[in-house]
Amino acid sequence: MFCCKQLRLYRFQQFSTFRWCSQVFDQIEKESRRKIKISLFQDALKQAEEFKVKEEFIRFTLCDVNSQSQLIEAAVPANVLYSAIAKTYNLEFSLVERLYGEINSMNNFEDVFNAHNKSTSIQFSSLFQKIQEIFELSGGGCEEQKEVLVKDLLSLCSSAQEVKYLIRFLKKRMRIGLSTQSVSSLLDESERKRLLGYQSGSGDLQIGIPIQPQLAKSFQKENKEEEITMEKIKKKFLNDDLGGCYFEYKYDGERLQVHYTNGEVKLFGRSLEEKTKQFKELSNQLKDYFHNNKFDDVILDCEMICYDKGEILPFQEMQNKTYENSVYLSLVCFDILYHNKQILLNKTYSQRLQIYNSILKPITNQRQVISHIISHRFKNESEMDRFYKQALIDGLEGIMIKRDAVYSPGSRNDWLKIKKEKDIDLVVLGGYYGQGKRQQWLGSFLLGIYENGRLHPIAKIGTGFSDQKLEELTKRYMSKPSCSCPQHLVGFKDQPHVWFSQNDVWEVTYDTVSASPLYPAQNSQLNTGISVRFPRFKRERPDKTIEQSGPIQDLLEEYFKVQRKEFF
DNA sequence: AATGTCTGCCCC
DNA sequence: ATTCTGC
DNA sequence: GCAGAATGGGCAGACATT
Repeated sequence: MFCCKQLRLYRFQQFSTFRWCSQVFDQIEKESRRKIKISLFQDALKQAEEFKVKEEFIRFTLCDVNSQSQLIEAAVPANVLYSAIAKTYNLEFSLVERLYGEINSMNNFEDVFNAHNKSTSIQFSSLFQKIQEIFELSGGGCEEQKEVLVKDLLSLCSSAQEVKYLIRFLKKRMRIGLSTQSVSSLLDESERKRLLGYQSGSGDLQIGIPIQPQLAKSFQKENKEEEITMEKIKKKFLNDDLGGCYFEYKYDGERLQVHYTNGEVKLFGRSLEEKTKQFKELSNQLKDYFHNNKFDDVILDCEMICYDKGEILPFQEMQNKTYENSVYLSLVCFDILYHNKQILLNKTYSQRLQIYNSILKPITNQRQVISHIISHRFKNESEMDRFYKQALIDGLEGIMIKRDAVYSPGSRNDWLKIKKEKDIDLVVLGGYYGQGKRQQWLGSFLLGIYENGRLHPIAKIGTGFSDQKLEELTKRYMSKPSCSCPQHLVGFKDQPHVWFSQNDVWEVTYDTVSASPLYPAQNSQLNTGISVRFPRFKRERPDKTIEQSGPIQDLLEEYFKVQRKEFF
């Protein structure tokens, strides 16, 4: 008996410390096989449960404190974190900043840390409690207080490894190759609701708790000249089985999941955040609508758009109007997950379509609080092709093609989105150090465009590179002498870490042109700068000179066309 | 009170 | 949002 | 195909600074 008690006590000390937690993370991070990662986490979860820190352990893994009061800024601001690190270990702020608080990349951090070595590690539960205290701070002067508390936390760490994972937590990037999907798969439905805030959709359904929205994958062109043809779509996505598919317009708004029961409405965003209060006016209008139309209970999947005088506003303008005046906000419903006490997730799309069509009016160019999207059953390829071209003429983002399948929360497999992509040649001006797996490379670049004899910043770019390409580009530009900031860009707000002395031309793909408060490229016709939405690297263009970039007139013209509602 | 800077399971 | 990567 | 982890523009809101 006595032995048993001793053993339990011993295990308690071993398992509930922060040292235990950081060792688990280290093990999971080093393991590349996802199955093994998950089983390692599962074992740790059992231990955490035994020592009553399961919830804290999960929240720590997902970098989520869930401090009930939704009002607070969740993260410790980067500069507060860096300052706390610098002061605790007597390092230069600029060094910490330069390495983005990644102690992995600090030379000899072990040596630096040795002075702080401790034999005993803090209990995981008390560490988590201290973290919560930090996250509950808000209001004037809270950043100073946060810094003090972060310094305390750092000094409580007993090993460099603990420091590493504490910093990652505070930066909200644990990056051990295991995140919400894997954690979710190990939880039961009630834990999922409580800890992750959503339900899986399997089994019972509770109205008022969001379901992961189904997503779409995008059709990607293989080269610039390639035309998007329905033939190719068939080959890539639908696998010769177009017959049962539906296609519809893709509206460029904001995803909203609507829940209605017992006379109350709740709204959820794409990331499952509750939006009811944010769109209060709309919520009230919906409540009246459902009440007046004798709805009992329902869950709808919608796109929120914004009308002005019978016209749908572009995305950027919708964002501007969203908070100050929701009078024009409107929902386009494109799916139904629950109706009249019936779960509809396992019905096929054609069945769900029939239901939402029967209870809502179709979308028109007059504003209605909520209306249903017009969905077309596939007849032939040329009809779908015409529909896609018409979508662009009508100023929409593109089209969606949907298999006649059940609703699969989180899946991207059954819906395909087709949008118009554009390409432009831009000039690389400088680079920014990367983070995480890119910490030894440049992780993104500043791009410019030639205008009036000078290069003006117009966008940053950080995706579209293979690892190999990024390494090659980093070596190339870092091995050349960097230059100082060009005279005319001294006031630019987002200075690159390295200005390049050699400016090459890159081909960049983007979706649309946007008005920009940050990027100065413009001309006299416009009192704002412009940039591009969704920029991605396509290839280098060594055959082009900087004068051949752009031209910016093309982008401006595209912007003005959208303003004038002239599409193609 | 006005302006500047930074952040977000933000929205896309 | 887009894209790449290892499994 | 999935899940994870890099990265984009730009908005409102929260804080700090002046």
